[in-house]
Amino acid sequence: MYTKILEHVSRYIELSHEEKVEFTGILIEKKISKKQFLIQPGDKVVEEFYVVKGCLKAYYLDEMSNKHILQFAIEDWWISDFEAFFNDLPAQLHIECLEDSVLLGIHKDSLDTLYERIPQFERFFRIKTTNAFVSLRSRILSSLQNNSKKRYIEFCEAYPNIEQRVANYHIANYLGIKPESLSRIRKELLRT
Amino acid sequence: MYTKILEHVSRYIELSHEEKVEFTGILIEKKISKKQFLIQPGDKVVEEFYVVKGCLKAYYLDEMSNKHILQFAIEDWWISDFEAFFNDLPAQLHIECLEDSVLLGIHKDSLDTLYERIPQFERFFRIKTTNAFVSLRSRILSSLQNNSKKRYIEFCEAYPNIEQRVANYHIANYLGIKPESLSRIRKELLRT
DNA sequence: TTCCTTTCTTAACATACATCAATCGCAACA
DNA sequence: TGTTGCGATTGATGTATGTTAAGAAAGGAA
Repeated sequence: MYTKILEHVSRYIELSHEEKVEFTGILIEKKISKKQFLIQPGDKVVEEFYVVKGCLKAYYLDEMSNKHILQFAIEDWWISDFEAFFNDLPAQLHIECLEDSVLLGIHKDSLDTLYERIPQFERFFRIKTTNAFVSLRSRILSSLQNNSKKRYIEFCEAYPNIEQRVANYHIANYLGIKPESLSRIRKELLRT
Repeated sequence: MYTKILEHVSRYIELSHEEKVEFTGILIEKKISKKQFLIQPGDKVVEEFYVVKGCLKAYYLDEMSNKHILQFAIEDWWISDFEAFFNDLPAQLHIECLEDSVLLGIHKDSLDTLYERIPQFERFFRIKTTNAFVSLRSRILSSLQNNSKKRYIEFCEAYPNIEQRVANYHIANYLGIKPESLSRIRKELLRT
């Protein structure tokens, strides 16, 4: 159960056996099935989640009920409503399971204690946040720089696995275009 | 010289007098005049900068020489090519002064030492990075959700000072539209 | 001030994407 | 087996933004 997350953490910091035990001790296993919600708007967000298995999407629903996908998460990714989590605000996002999933949650309070007891984890989460920051930045750059076709190609290259696993209208959503437009783009790409 | 940055840091962590002295000891003052570049593509990025005074823009130039502004920075903001800085990569961004500016730089090595000696700074920079992350996230959300007119209004509300200080074509750039389109939007807003 | 450069605005036309509506393909299942 | 429902596709049309080009306005330098 904990093998994957320990490998994941060990990619960034070195931990003794005791520290690993302490770390895994605070993790909360969560199984959640397809179409269920992990988080809904208004929820108090006290956990962030590591994906052991499965696939989820985080999206925002605007006043017109248009869905805007901010993030997909598959194995080895982290997901939460980070804004709500970090700033103690009520959730704004829906986080929904696209496949039956197994997650490991860390409670905000446990995390604060963890930082006190094993300061290396400050570093670990700083690095994770930095990486997330960088990938958001390249997403903005891509949206400023590329048309939809290029962004779709980029998406397929960056997330080849997700592309097989989620419906096209989810991808369209993530790219900020309509499913009809994505369909036309895909058609055009087939011809070439 | 150091008053502003110490106030800034103290908003997030508490420091003793000695720690403040140690911190300010590693800061490198940098004066740079309008139209000068702080960073250019290919540069080794070993510093991040706190803006004491002035105004800068960070942008990416694509193959077609189109400029894409990722960030403005005015007083009390941090700026660098963070991707390059954090991951030891050559710079991809241009960072250019829009007004004569005074900056305080922190060298990457000094920062690592600082983390060892005053672990609170791990926390400080984690929080800063988190905030930056959240603001990028809302920028993506805004680009998925809003048309250009709404995003321009949002921009004006979020950065009323910057709006007075930088040229419209910079703002158009940041919003991902052409100056002509921004001009149309501004005209339309005047009528209402 | 006057000149010159930069920035902003306007207009005509082109293009990408959205919208709306119909249809198709396919899997779930009674 | 046929029916149902969801997602994908297609076509016709509308709208926002891009493109190109010209001129107006603003700001700086001599």
